Amino acid sequence: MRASCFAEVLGERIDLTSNEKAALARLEEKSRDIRRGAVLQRENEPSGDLHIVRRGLLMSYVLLDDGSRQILRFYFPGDMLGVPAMIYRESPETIAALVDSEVCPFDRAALSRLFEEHPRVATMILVLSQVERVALTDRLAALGRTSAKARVAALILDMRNRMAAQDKSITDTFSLGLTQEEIGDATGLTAVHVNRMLRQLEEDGLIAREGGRMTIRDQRALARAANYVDRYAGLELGWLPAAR
Amino acid sequence: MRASCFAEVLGERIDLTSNEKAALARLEEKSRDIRRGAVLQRENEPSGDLHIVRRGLLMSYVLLDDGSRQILRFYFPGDMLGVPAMIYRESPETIAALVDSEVCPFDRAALSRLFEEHPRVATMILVLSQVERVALTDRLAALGRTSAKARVAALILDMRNRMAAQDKSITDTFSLGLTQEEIGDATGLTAVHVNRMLRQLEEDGLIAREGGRMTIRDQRALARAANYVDRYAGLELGWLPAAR
DNA sequence: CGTGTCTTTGACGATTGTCAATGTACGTGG
DNA sequence: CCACGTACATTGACAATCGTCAAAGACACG
Repeated sequence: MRASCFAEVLGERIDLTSNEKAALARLEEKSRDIRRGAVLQRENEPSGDLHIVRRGLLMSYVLLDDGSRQILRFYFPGDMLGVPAMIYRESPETIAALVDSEVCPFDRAALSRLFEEHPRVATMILVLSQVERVALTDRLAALGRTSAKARVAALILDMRNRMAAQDKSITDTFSLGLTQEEIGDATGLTAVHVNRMLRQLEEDGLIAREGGRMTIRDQRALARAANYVDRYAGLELGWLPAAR
Repeated sequence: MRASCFAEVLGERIDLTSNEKAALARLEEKSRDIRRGAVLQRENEPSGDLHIVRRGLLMSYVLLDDGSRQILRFYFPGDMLGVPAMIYRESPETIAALVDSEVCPFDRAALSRLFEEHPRVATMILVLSQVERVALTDRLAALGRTSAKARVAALILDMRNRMAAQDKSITDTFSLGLTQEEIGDATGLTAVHVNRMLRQLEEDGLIAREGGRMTIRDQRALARAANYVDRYAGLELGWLPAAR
């Protein structure tokens, strides 16, 4: 088992000192298994711990008055969960596991100490929160201004790329791991229309599907259809404070 | 002129020490006027300075391949601009002034120093970035799952509340300061449909309009129509690190 | 083998977009 | 002061996208 998933994510961007690594490892001392479908944190209930994903796939979502659901974000190993909830008395969103997962809980005080003792790590946490912000604004633009087909294409590409970033064995053929209803709740569509869009993407030769697995047949065209931009490239971190 | 607009925003949440106040004032030593319609930072161009808004109203947006625009966020006095651009070599979004405005530029190194020397302020910057994140996810849910009328209602309420937070003299009658095309670009609608929705809200008795000014006639019903949640309430900041 | 979840498909309807025309306010230059 | 141009708001007719409803098929699991 790795010492710290979060440290691995940071370690891809900066060279961590052993002090920093030790501090990050303390965030992941405890760990907790969470079953597919289980809820880690529920909207409008008191905010609990923060978490780092060690294994699996989770999502955050909100429920609207009419019962419809909007999925806000998917979480992969190394991602930090519950940061928005940390600042509120009650959580603004629900976090649930899409597959059997493992998370490491820690409390706000631990994060607070990290900010005091390791300013470079603190800055990196702000940087990662901004990467997530840009991903959210990309999706905002997709929901506001692109077609259903483009939104589904963008979701497929984004999921593939985030899986591949975390598991090098992922290729153009992979298992999306989402139902069509979940794809719809993430893209602002109905499950029925998602089905139609998947079929169209298949007819256009951009993807292929069989038995729950999906193949990207024409990545270039899919990215064009999706207005896709890779937001994990092009980072500029030369200005970070010195390590401690 | 106030010493620091940003310090005022933070000061509403925590009691700042004089050291902290001095550090924040240094971010706003310089200042720059920017005219209505002028662009402060352009998408895909090298990222420049960060800014704090001292006066006026700005917005960030992205342009899509087909020429359509998605407005991501409006910025009021005391807001920090360009944080997403800071982490990239090239800016992911355009920032432009909606009215004649004044901003205070500072560079990434200044933010970096702030993180090293004032961990509590650093933590508050993360907190504010999370408030913004929650505002963005609220809008994501609005675009994905609510009707055109609800989105327009939500925009009206949000703008009013953010104006009132910054200028206590704002009442139920105020000037929105946006064209219907801008409202559409923020809500993912066309200008024509925004017009229809405004007329419907007026016919429903929720708002009144005359000569560019707008009156909220039934705030309760408007909030219900909009699924509105005030995200500046309910903050829980007892866990912040100690001040320096 | 039965049950539940998920996928697929068709028919129809509602919401929202597109196009085009007109109206209104405002500023600019003659 | 008036004519003109420009930006913005308003309205109607029509079209396209996407949602709703309903039914049937595929698949896994006990």
